[in-house]
Amino acid sequence: MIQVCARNIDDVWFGLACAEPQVFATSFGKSEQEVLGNLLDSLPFNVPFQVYSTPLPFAQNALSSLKTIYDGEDKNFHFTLAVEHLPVYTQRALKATRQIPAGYVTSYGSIAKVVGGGPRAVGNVMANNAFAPLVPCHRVVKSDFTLGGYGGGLKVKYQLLCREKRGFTAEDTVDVEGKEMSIYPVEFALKRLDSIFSRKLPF
DNA sequence: TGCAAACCATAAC
DNA sequence: GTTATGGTTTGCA
Repeated sequence: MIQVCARNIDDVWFGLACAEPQVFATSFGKSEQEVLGNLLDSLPFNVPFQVYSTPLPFAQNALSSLKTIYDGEDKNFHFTLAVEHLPVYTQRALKATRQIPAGYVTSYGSIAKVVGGGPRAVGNVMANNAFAPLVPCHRVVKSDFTLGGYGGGLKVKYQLLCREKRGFTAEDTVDVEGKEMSIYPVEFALKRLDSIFSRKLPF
């Protein structure tokens, strides 16, 4: 039985669908309804679930971990994500996305380079990411370092990235299935935005 | 800058 | 099977 629950922390709703020790979906947003809706949309077709008003300890712990990530802190969580029901390509793209450390971003194209397929296919996977912000799809931007899109809204994506500033200055790479994927300081993207909208952001 | 065409996995018909 | 749909990219005027 999958446990579905949501909790408000510092005025943000965080949601989780899990069956200890597996996490089936995560979500966050500004209303409980929005978050629960996202979770239910992400659940595999006909698995039984139950909505809990008071989350069990495992869920409580996972929910506060989401809040930690939301705040831009960089603890290493090792949750087991339930992805078997997803297409293989989707699994690989999500896995690559998980390798992007806080403080860095990469592009849809860079991910495509290591997992195959094309940039738009990667964009599709991000758009359907059932594990935000646990799988940090907010760290994936366009090749010109503008933001691209975000399910929760561009403002949210921008704010998440701002909190993850680490002061890195150089391009780097991470290992994804034996291949090197390029990553870039998040500042590259933030500065790019500043230069385009020297005063006002478009949101 | 702006626009058109190529790109590619999925979901929906 | 086929078509439609993107959180893209690249090239060219």
